[in-house]
Amino acid sequence: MDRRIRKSREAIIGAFIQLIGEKNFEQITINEIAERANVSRGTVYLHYTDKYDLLDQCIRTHFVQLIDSCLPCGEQALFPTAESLRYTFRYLDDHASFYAAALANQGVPAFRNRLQAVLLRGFDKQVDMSGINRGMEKGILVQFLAVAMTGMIEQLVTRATTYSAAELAEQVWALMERNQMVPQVQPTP
Amino acid sequence: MDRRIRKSREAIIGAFIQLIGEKNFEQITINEIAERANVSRGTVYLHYTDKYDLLDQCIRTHFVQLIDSCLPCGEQALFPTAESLRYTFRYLDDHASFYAAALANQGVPAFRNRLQAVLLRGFDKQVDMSGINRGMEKGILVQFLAVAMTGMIEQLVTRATTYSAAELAEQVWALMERNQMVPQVQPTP
DNA sequence: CTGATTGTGTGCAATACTGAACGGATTCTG
DNA sequence: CAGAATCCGTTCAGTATTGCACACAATCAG
Repeated sequence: MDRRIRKSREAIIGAFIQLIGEKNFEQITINEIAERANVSRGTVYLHYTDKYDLLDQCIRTHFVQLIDSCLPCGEQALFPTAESLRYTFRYLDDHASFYAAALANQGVPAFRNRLQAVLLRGFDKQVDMSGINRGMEKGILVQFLAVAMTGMIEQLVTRATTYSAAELAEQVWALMERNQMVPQVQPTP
Repeated sequence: MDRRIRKSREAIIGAFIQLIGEKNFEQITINEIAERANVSRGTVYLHYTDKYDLLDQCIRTHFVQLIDSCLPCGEQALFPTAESLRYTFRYLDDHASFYAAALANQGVPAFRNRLQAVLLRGFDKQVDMSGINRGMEKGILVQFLAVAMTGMIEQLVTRATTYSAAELAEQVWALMERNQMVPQVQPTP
């Protein structure tokens, strides 16, 4: 891709994320975004039809990154590991400014639901791949986990917890094991 | 000026100053500069004939800034004040990375001399404006001060002293008074 | 209400940037 | 030494960006 396109998009997205962290999405203007990105206003319209499109693409990009962060081990592992979970939480920690702003009360409407939906699809696929229901109603289990995980993420990115990303990852990993979402450790007889 | 030109120049200068701080000027390549600036190699040649021109323009810009920093009080003051001197040292402190790199042993050849020359011209003008020689050979006094000030600047920007920019400014101001380079304070009789 | 201000989305010609190519110089590397 | 690799400085056609213009909508202050 042309270097100019990359630079412009990065600048625009960066400015947008900054602004999201500073004020309500509705009162962000294209002028502000262009100014902050040090880019002509026309350039913004060249890449995005309006600020809703910009928001949408921004969210999509982050969700792709998030999903990607769940299996970074060269595709060799089909299931998350303690290691990959640490990596995911590390990613969330690094991008906390965006996720926190989007999740905030007056942040991006329905963002929490979209995040939850992404997590739900992830868990759903995971259960399908494992093949075993293990005595639980699948829909309930998956819903349960998606909601819980969304909450954990919110705690992390809004700095509402004193636990570090690594500590949180460790705790959540234990919960995943307890809920039989990952290959079980054999209890020593 | 076209926004693209501003952005490109800033990126190139920024990359160049970074590199100056990392390695010998001679072994810096145009490729590196372009890469670091996230700019096409051709763009560098669009603004600078070669790296020597880039260096030259970079030095010129900094010297203009430096001179500018000496009288920031809206041109109302003809002579430096304790306040303006603090401002100047603050400026040097903020741009220490460049000045230190340029002054370094294997930094920019003859940079120290050019800096000294700038300071010399400044002091010379200052003595002329004051109109009074006060019993000193002007050339000697000015030379003396320019050399001394260059040394002070080097101390500051290379972090060779534990004194802060403000402390240094205060001390140097006292020396300026002692050498009758500024309007004298009346000794209380 | 009215005029002023600010934002939106679109269109346009001018232009700065890009990437690729090239020949030639210099420097590694075996 | 020979060949590979890197850098230089230039050219060029294609493209993204710019700044300005416009008409229109929304918001706001008097």
